[in-house]
Amino acid sequence: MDEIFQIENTNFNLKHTFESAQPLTFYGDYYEDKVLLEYTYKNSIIGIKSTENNKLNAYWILKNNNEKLKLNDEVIRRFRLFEDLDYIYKKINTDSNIDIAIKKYNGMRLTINDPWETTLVFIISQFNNVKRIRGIVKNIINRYGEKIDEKHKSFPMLENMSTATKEDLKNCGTGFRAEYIINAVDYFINNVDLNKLNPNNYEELHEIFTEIKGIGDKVADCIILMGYGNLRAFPIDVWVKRQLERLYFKGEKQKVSKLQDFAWEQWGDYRGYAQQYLFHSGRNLTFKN
DNA sequence: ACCCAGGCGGGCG
DNA sequence: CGCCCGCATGGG
Repeated sequence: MDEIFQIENTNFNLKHTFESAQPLTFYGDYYEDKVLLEYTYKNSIIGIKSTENNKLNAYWILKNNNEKLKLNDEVIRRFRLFEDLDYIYKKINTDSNIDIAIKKYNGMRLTINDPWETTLVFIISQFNNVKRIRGIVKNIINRYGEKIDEKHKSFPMLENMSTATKEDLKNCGTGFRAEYIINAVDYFINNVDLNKLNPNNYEELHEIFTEIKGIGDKVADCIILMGYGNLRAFPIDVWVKRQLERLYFKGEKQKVSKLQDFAWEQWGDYRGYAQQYLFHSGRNLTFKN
């Protein structure tokens, strides 16, 4: 708690970011109309909350002394505060539909998360819903994570999960995805070092991830976007698909491949950011949370 | 009861 | 290639 990072002069809306269901391992508590965000980084815990004058403060809830990590470096990277969101908006604000979403969810940030954490979470996400995904992830953290304090466990890294069995994972609620998880753990322990991949090479990343059984185009794109921060990934899930069809194709069904081409033409190299605004606004047409 | 969820692999034509 | 089906599970 001694070190505090004041986030100023930055377009950053904590509530929209948390509710956009993109950092699926974050915890959020509401007070008044604000959100107190809490997340683990390895064996440390970081909190972010609004101050009276509507600024944001980030601080250590618990800092593991073995980590040389600087708080501001972590927060700046995690929420992409190194780039000007208004510049991104200029790049993707190509029509009135996306303009509405940008204005409504102004300050919603994409996050950059640990590659393995992102991989595991989005393997679980397939044929599933946000609420259940969060529950299953929580079970896996409880089962395989390392204890940080009385309330918190770290997100289990590959080594923590090297002996996971199908039965164990099913008990966490993973269902048929259990064998995909086991397969991915094995693959990334023995074949590919997730932390040595080039974040800027979209094609190479997509090829590597889709080679793995249990990871297809959509999950690979989520990993590339939210695990490596590559904005050229445009994950198309049911919400984004519906939203694109509704807003740009008169509600007529389109093939995913055509929607990918459309996104590339419409939003270019920043399409990943546009995707998050479409996803969040699409979901909120139906329900909150 | 029925439908759906941040999809994917496999089988078939 | 494209298309279609089954898949575990819990909430609305």
